[in-house]
Amino acid sequence: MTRFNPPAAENVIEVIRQSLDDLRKSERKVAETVLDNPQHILGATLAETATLALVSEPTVIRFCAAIGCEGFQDFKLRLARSLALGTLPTGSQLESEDTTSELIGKIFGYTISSLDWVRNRLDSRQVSQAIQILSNAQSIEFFGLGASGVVAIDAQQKFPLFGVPCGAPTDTHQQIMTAAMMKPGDVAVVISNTGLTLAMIEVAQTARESGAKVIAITGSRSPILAECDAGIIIETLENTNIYTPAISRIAALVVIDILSAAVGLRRDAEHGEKFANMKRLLLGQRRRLQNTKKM
Amino acid sequence: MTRFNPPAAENVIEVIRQSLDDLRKSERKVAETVLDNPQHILGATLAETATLALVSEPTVIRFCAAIGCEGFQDFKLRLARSLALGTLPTGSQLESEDTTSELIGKIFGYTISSLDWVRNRLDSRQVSQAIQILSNAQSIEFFGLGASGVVAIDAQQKFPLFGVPCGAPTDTHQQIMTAAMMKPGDVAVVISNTGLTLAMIEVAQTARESGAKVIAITGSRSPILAECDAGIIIETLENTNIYTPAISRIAALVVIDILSAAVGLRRDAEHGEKFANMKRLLLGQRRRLQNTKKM
DNA sequence: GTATTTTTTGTAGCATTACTACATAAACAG
DNA sequence: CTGTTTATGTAGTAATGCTACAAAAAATAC
Repeated sequence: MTRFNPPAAENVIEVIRQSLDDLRKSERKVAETVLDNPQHILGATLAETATLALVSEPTVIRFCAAIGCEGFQDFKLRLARSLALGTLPTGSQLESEDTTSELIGKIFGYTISSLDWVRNRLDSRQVSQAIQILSNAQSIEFFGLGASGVVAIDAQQKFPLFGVPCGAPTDTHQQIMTAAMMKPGDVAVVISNTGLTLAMIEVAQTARESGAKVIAITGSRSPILAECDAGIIIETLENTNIYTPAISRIAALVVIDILSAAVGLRRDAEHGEKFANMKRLLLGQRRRLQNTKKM
Repeated sequence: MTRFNPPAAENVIEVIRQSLDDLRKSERKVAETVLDNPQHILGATLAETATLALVSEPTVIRFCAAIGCEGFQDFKLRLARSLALGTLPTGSQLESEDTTSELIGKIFGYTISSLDWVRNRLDSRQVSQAIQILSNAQSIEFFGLGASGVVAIDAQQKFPLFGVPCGAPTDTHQQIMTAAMMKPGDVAVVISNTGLTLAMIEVAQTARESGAKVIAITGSRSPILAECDAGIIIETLENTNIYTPAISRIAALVVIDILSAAVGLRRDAEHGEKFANMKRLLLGQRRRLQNTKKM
């Protein structure tokens, strides 16, 4: 049999969506039925699913095999796992009568689901490109305002650990000045969720004119990308509720974690000893503090 | 039948842990078998599970009913959902040979799992207490250094949206001065992951002596709690790998989201119109920007 | 355009599986 | 120690998921 390669990745729903074209006609009917209401399929049996998709039972089983599952049971288990993360719309609306426990559950749940959503939509090529540029940077400047400014400061605290001097000027004046003073070999990371903020677009342009490479971290395919050598788009689903926390800054922090970890791993060979050393120093200090406490 | 109330909450594993005492002897054997290796039970059948737990099949079914599941199948589905979040140890170790996609998957996965872990360990009473205090605050000051400083700045940007004037001094000098100038009715939120940092303990003491209420956000049952009126403990599991991103700051941000949302909801009645207004203004500004771009 | 092969889908039957009614064993109260 | 209640296991049943085989549809060759 010369069928396509079964994916068998973690998120079944994503897998189904991607392999939709490679499926046979009847199998696709099953796929569409599943995507239409995955929650309902979870409670359904093989026979019920077949009836719903207007196909025979073996077709459903073949569908399961085609998307890399062992059988219908295995498929349902994987589906349950996917749905555990991807059930954002249900009950994430905050109500003023909510108890604290409910609030905790909802906001954590919403954050977790949203991060999963972002993960599935993050373009690894864009990230690779950014890593490539950052790995060769002599120094890095992070730019952001408001919530994005917080992300910039966080990044500025992380990257020096991996041997790259960093800055994160906070006000627009400092930012433009810093951007203007950059040199070839430097890298500017411009963070703007909207990607529309004029001040940030100007910073990107200025840094580029100074000879620095520019990386954008933004929330959509926005104008700022035109001024950059690499762009990471963090797609988040916005909730209309005013109290719903902005997920974008948390997602951006995770992306910063990814970038810094990748750059760190790349520089490992050169700087490995330094890390280990620093780690040892940190540990030593903590132990000393603890001992002091115990006495 | 006068059995205890079936919980039927979202995370089965937590439910099992909690109802361990209410279970019959044989049922507890099943519970322990499941907790011992939940991953393995997922792939097992009812008969296999019974054999593993050294009980009969109906006992396993009764166990499922006792923890609020419809049957064994339903139980497995719920288990799959729980495990989707709680599988942190597997493969989260970063390797220098990892591709970018793998890196993205691992770090997002690790972050998501960790947030779930934190959620399950967060004490809602502590959070309620903090909300109570914050709701009555005339003004709020957030204190933190390093990564916790980033959280403080983030909080300082969120809370004013709900009608409370805020500050977040960044260096130790400013911090002590601000703390010393606080008055009764003010609230100081001291953020310190270790809870050992001397500068932060001093800030807490100073603020309290000035008559302000003090809330601590910290990573463990640490000394700083002694100086506070309320303490939120954010328990995170630390990974030894040096490149593993610090989850604590992200968890702290989510807690800030919860606090600000709760305070916002509480103040809703008074300030509701203001929010709606601000939201409208923001939207208007964005639209104008987009239109400008399109022309 | 027909015949032949290949691919796709459905039918019927089988082995397992989850579940239930009943019986036995254990724990408890008087 | 006896009667009652509770807990656990045995045996049987209905239904579920799966497989071997056959029919139908599509593709290819002539």
